Order: sequence, then C-alpha cells, then structure tokens
Amino acid sequence: MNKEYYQTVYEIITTGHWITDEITKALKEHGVTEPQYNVLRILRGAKGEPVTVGDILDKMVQRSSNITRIVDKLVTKNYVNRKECPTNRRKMDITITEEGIDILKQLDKKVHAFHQPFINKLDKEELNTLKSLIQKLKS
Amino acid sequence: MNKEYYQTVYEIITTGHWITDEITKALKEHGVTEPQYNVLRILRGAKGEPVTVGDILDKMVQRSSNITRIVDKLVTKNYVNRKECPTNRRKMDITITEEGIDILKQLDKKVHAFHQPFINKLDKEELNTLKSLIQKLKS
DNA sequence: CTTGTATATTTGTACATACAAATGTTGTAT
DNA sequence: ATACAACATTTGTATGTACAAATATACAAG
Repeated sequence: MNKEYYQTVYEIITTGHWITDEITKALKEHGVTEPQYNVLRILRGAKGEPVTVGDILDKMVQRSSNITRIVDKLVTKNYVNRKECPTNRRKMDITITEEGIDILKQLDKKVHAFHQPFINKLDKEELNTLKSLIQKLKS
Repeated sequence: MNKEYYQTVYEIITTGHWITDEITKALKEHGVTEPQYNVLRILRGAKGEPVTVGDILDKMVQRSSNITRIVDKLVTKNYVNRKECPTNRRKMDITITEEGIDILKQLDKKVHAFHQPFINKLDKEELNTLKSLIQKLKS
C-alpha cells in the first residue's frame, strides 16, 4: 500500500543525497568541505559587507557552535578574515579575502561541471512541473 | 540562466535532506541512529538468515569499517547477535534479536507517523510523474 | 606444505557534528 | 552605579564518519 508514495520519496531522498555527495567529493579535491563552501558563498554574497556568525547561522542549518569552527578552518586557509565588530564587541565581523574569492571561482567551476550533463535533460516545463510537484507533496 | 534547473535541483536536495533529518530526529528519541535503523531493517529482511558485514555493506553506502562499529552499538543494546560464521571464520554472522524486532516495530511506527501527513498530497498519477521526472533528470 | 594473494573484518586516527555549558558583552530596570 | 536578563560566540565532550593500515582466514599455485 502507498507503494507509489514510498518509491517516489525514496527517489527524492537518494537523488538529493547523491547530488550533495558528489559535490562534496568535488570540493574535497580542493580541501574544502561543503559547509565551508556555503560560508564562502554567503560571504561573497554580502559583497564586502562584514557578516557575523549569527548572520551565517540564519542562512545555514548548522548549529552556531560549529560555525565558529568552520570559520576557524577558513581563517587558517586565509580564505576569510575575522575581527571583532567595532560597534558590538560580542559579534565577529567576517569577510572573504581575495584568496577566498579565487578558490570560490574554482569551486564554482567544479560544481558547474558536475551539473553540466544534467542541465538539459528536462525542458523548462518539465522542470517547473517537477518543482511544483515536490512543493505540493510537502504542502 | 538555467534558473529552472537550479531551483528544481535545490528543491530536490533540500527535500531529501529534510526528510532524512526529520526521520533521524524521530529515531533519536529511541536512541537509534539512521544507519543503525537501516541495519536492523536489513537483518529483519533476511528473515532469520544470518547476514555478514559484507552483505550489509552491499545494501548500504557505508564504509565497512563503520559497519563494524554500527553493529557494535546494536550488540550493546541487545538488538542483534554477532557470532563467527561456522563455515568461514573470516565472516561474522549477524542476526536480529526479539528485542531488535520489537524496537524496529516502534521505529517503523514513528517513521510511518512522519509520512502520514504527506501520503495523500499527490495522487497516484502525480507520484508517478514526479518519480519519472527525477529519473529522467538523472538519466 | 609453504608461499603468495585475495577476502572479510577490525582498529587507529583525524576530522566533523550535535548538544550543553561557559565566557564575555550589551541593554535595562531599579 | 548595580544587578540581572538577553545576546553572540566559543569551548568542552561525546559520538559519528572517512580513509588507511592492520589482522586474520581462505584459497590456489608451485
């Protein structure tokens, strides 16, 4: 009973995990983990504006205690800078470095290369149908 | 460019992870991790036939080194038995206990309760469309 | 039968993550 | 000014996972 439901959910789960696993592997070749990659993207998205641990937390599902350690790693690699926020000494101002921007460009290329073979498997209408059906399933 | 593709893939990824995260939380209330749950299900599926570490490995994505430790935990909880295979002493024969069957029933109930609200959101045809589109996307 | 090779599992180690508690800072009410 | 709660981040600890190396057994060739 409900065979179709479970088969479909299984497909969603395995596909979702497969994609992130493959991307994780691609990033690992550059010594960057997936959460580190996400933090770098958030920082770049801020366009030079400093971002706090709390800001990053809001955009990620991670616990804040681990954001600290993820940023530690990025600081060690010189991909980001971290300094005390001048207006609120509880906060940390985190910014991406030139080196961070550079590695991010390479990482994006890798991620894009992963998606390349799949990008045209479905046409626009099919993609929208797929997205809508998943959203309806969760509604 | 390719906005539809990336939005759809994002939907698949977040939904897949959301489902496993929610199930992980539900299992945690019984002190069982998701890989442990999968091992228990594989053992039950064997219907009393002993299963080796390698057999489990084939049905899971885990590295075999961790299968050992996952089984360790289940042995400690008395959910499974592990003994040397009599015909090949390199192998371990792993079987589920009565207690293991019992906890698995409770876990299944929890998992089913999670899915309950979503099971009828899509009709049979929509589910099949959804499944096919994901398969086509990966093809 | 012993030597080498493949198989099956386990152990060691480094790293990642969750959760709780601790630290330090800010704002506010008295 | 002082005390106290709220906020922001960090540290401690237990657990989980990946990868490589180690152990132990089986099989096959000479």
